[in-house]
Amino acid sequence: MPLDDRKLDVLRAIVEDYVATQEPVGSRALVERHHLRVSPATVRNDMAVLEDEGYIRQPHTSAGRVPTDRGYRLFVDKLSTIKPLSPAERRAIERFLVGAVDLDDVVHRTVRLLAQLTRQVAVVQYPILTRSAVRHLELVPISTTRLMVVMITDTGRVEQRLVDLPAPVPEVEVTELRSTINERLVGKYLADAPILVQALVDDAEPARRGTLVALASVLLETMVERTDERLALAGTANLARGLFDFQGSLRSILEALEEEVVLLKLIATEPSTAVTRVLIGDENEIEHLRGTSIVSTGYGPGSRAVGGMGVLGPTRMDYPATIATVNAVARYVGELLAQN
Amino acid sequence: MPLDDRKLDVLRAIVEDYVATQEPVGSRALVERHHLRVSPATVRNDMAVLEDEGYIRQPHTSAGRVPTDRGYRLFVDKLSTIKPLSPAERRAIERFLVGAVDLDDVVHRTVRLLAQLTRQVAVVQYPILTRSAVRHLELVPISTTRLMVVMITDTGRVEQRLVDLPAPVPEVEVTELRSTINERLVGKYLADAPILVQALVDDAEPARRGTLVALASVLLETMVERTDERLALAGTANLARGLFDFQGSLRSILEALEEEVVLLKLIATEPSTAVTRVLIGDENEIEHLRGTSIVSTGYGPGSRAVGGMGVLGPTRMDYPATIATVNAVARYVGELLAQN
DNA sequence: ACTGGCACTCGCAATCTTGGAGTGCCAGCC
DNA sequence: GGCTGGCACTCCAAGATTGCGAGTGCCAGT
Repeated sequence: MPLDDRKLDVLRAIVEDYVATQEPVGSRALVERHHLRVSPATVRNDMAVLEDEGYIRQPHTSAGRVPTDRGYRLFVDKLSTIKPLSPAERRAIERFLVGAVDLDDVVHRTVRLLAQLTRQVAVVQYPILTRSAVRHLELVPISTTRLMVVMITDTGRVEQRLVDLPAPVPEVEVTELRSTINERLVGKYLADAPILVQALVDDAEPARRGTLVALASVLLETMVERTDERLALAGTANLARGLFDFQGSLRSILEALEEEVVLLKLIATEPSTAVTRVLIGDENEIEHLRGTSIVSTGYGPGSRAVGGMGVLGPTRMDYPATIATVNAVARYVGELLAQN
Repeated sequence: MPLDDRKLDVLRAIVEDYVATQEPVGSRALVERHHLRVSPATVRNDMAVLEDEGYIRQPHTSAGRVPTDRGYRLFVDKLSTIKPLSPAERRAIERFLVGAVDLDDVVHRTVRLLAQLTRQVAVVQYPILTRSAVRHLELVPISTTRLMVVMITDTGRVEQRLVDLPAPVPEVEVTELRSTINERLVGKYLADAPILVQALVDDAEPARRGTLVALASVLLETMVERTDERLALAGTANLARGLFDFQGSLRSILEALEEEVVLLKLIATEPSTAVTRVLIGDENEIEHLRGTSIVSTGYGPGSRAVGGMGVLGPTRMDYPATIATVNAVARYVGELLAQN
């Protein structure tokens, strides 16, 4: 049965009040605070329907109503509009991120900013290597049979590896190699690296084949084989604020937060889109994080997402505000990355 | 008044029991569990003295006794012997650290290991740059007026910076510079860098002065000006275990843990010594960490400490075991760093 | 110097009581 | 048919009360 407008209004009111007060909301209070033009009794009837449909529930008989995961879902999808950021918040974002010196700094500042603005746990993934592009590649002769490869990406990451060469290579040749490689790879996405590097090997003069094969394997390792993407975390102290509902699960939440792999899965994004996603309560599949909600999005220069970021909090969070904040911060960081 | 042997025995027994049970310990239980050859009444008299002297206290009249910070201090300094590690623990340490691929990996594994073994919050500081030695310095011409400086330290850290040169420098000259610099700096501690780099500039031929000055400033920046030492954290979930006594302060503890600067102060070590330190309760000066104890030590190749590591837990922790574990892990990591 | 005994203290947990908020339902009203 | 006021009912939360037991301090006796 479709819910009429008033029932939706009631649901919205319940979500808003519950998020604000953290207490089950009753029919009388609802009518008073939101100027619904009906009596508490009417609201009660609507509530009964909403409960039948699974959008709200009673913690116990004769208590007020509380939204269910399903209720929050409907609220987020249909009933809420994203809350615009206050000027103070905009200023905070700028002030916080201006002056970051390197990638590490950007990520750290971002995650702290996010935690502070949302008053929740924030997670920021470092830019994924395979979605970055090569800005510069450097070959450094350490000895005649050892090279150091240094790669700088457009997101500011720097990676280096040592290569053991099968035979000595004169320095002139290294210089040539350097420019060849740079010609071929600079500006290219690392996701395309395997093909490009293979082509490099295939096109090489036979005499240089050996050197290039050694180099290629290390290049690939540098560019794609790194699966352990890192992330930064902040605001765990905020978990202890709403101590009331987390209670015993606080421990397992903290445990889950230390499992980087788990977290990565949650905030991972598709490369192309930068859509904001909201996982509510049991929608997320991590056992220990049941009962928490996650708002996450991608960020990167332009519309390309090179990493994810998000916040984690109780299901009864202020979704409109949180979504707005996460979006704003992600957009701002994206611009920052595009600039330099 | 000096405490006689039996009173010290009583104090030791109280500490051990309280650490084990987390409950105030009474005179009867004490006599039963530790085969003290006296009656409960006698123990009570001893307890009264210990309480007068401030080593133990009663949470409330007619409850058992609990050690005070002062009591723990005496226990740690005089009454306990460091508990030898179990073979299982030794094996765990080796298994955990073997196979670490780079410095980042070593630090991460170490901190998790420490958290797991002690079941407390673990902190590991990355090797301090100024206490490392130069293993290799590389100059890479990016263009005729730009160089990339790459430095590798003996602790495995890699740092790189770009230098803008005042005038074009031919590649031959770069090669010469590279060997000169390496001759002068390889094997030297970064703490000595300022003097050595200055000497380098002073000794240079006037024609090269400009280049060297530019280079020197960047070198110094790379070598010493980085004050923001990083650290890794693990085991915060363990805080939620003993929920009982942390209670309201959990939040502020988590907050303090996110303040890296604060933590660094706590586990920072003198460069030369690698003494294990124990801070008990209010002995530590961080407001929010009152009521927690910290066991920390330095680690590094040989007897030189390049960084600190430690664990943080409730004042009623198992000091002998914790101290032993922290020491063992630090020693092992030191060996690991010395090897490669 | 140590011990057994005894009166006393006091926190804790269990039980009970009470007040109030909120519901569901019904009969009446528009 | 949808809305409303009224009413009986439910049940949690917060206080008050109580009994129990662990533990103490002290004293007299060995």
